Amino acid sequence: MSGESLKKAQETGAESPLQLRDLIGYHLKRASAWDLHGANAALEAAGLRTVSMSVLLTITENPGVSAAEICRILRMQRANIVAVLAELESRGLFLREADPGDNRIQRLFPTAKGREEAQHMLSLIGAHEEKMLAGLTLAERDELRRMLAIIWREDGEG
Amino acid sequence: MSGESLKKAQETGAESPLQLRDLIGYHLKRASAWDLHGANAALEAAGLRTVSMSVLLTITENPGVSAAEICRILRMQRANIVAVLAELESRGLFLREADPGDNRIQRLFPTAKGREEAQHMLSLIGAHEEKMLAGLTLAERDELRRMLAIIWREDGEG
DNA sequence: ATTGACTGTTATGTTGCATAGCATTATTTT
DNA sequence: AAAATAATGCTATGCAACATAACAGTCAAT
Repeated sequence: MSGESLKKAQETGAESPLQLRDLIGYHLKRASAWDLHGANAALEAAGLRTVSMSVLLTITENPGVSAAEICRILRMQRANIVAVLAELESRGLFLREADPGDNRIQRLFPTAKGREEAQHMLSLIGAHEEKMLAGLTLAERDELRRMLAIIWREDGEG
Repeated sequence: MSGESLKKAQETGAESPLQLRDLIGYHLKRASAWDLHGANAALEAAGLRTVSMSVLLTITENPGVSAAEICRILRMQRANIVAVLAELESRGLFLREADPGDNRIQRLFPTAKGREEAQHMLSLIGAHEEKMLAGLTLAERDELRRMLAIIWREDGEG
């Protein structure tokens, strides 16, 4: 099996996999691209993309976060969140409030409409994921989520 | 556990996960982005990117493939492989040969240098993946690879 | 009080990914 | 055989994701 061959390769010092298909990164990219296609298609009904959904969810799950904090949480650039927030704000999905103690910071709070929209998007995405993960048991999905989290949280804080 | 809560949610018909962190797609994207960072950094020594490596490996693993076939294998657009092939060709990593029976098709064959470079890149990527996957056992890595393949091969042929 | 750091923001560039169209060659249908 | 259909390699082009540099305003630290 591929596991045995890889193990043997590593033990002998020839640690490089033999084929493209042996690379986890290859499958990660293919699976992620496939997911993003489906996710953005599912969200098309809501008129938003995955990035906007992630930002909105970060606000609803952390009322009062600042834009900079969202960027740290989602690992995105401060410059790139501006347009996303402008879009969400124009739809009335969150409100900006001045921080009482720090005039640089805008605290972001979800509106009722924002919470509704977040729930709506989650249900759309949930349906998409259900289709995408049909070949995996619920236990396997948990395992997969757990392993993926291990991978990217090894980036020096996640 | 999160698996139980998800299972219960599905059984009750409230199939949408509650949090961003529950979405497999979220972790897929984060893990893939993290991998691509590291992979491209590792390949910087070779002066190529992951996309070029995938194309080169497809050639070395399938001598005589055409560009269109590579595009189908790697799920990329014919228009976008042109620059990649031009780069690989300028480095003498493969040769184009006219197809005996079809003048539209160019058959691509790796050169000796191309095979060396492919092996070199595989060892660089292997080292990168070893670091990235340090938190997973070899059995878990096989499991992960298997599950990811299930996900993206469900796209209507892989 | 000055230095340094952080926030939100604009401007800009790069890369990946997707579409449309084209000339050439093959295949299929009539 | 002729005509319609399709595939190949390719150019041009656009959009979206992602990254850098710089800015003014505000705060913190020395």
